[in-house]
Amino acid sequence: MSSFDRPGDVFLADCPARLAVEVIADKWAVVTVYALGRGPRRHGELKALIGGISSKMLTQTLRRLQHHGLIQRHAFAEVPPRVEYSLTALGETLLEPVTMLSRWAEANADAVLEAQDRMGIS
Amino acid sequence: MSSFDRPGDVFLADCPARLAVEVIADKWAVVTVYALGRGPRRHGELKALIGGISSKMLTQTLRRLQHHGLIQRHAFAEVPPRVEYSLTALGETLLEPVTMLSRWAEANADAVLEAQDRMGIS
DNA sequence: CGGCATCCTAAACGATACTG
DNA sequence: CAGTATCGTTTAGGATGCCG
Repeated sequence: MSSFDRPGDVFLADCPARLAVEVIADKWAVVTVYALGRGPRRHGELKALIGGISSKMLTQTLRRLQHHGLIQRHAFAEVPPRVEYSLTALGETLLEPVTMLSRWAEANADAVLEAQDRMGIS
Repeated sequence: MSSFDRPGDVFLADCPARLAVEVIADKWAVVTVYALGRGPRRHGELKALIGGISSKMLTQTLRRLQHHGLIQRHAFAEVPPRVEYSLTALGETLLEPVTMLSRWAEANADAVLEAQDRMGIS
């Protein structure tokens, strides 16, 4: 089914792709996947790395990503406890488009900012 | 500044790219940009095309995208009134990563669904 | 037809405190 | 350290109705 360049609908209407959109249309989910792109990270590391996210949101995001099969949780039976998160094979595939997005963001952040104060602020 | 492959931070912390993330980390914004990818569309057309979105949300999303410089609004002085929306040059550049995302979604939607009922539902 | 205004409900999110 | 639980505030978002 490669109908994604015809006037039909992909990611529009109720196709299964729409569900996957819900995965990535989440600020923290995207950054988290991106942050895990360079290897396994612990809860605290992610929190520091991402910046601005609360423990609660991070855990919630991690659970959701795990639930979607994008990341793995690995808890070590140690004292003090250590828990590491890493991308699954599926999660790795998401890394590509997300990286493209980050490149876009990097390249066009100033253009967006410029557009913003050309319009809105008044 | 192409530091996006070093352990530093892109899209992490408070870099300008983070702002651009806010643009795309919006369910309706992404689909709307995608829907406008094939050419100018009217409010009603978009509403029907996207499916599941309310008039209010659509207008709100369009305003936000316009405010970010991604789309243009063109109102014709006719009766009954006609308003068309189209991507700006900046908006067109976003189309690429968004299309990649849609391809990913298409390709991996079932994998996500599978992961979901392998875990969560119990 | 496009879209703003209003109301109202549900969900997101942050802060804090507490457990293994 | 990792995580849960609870609370309170903010925001998202649907429904309806009115105006250009």
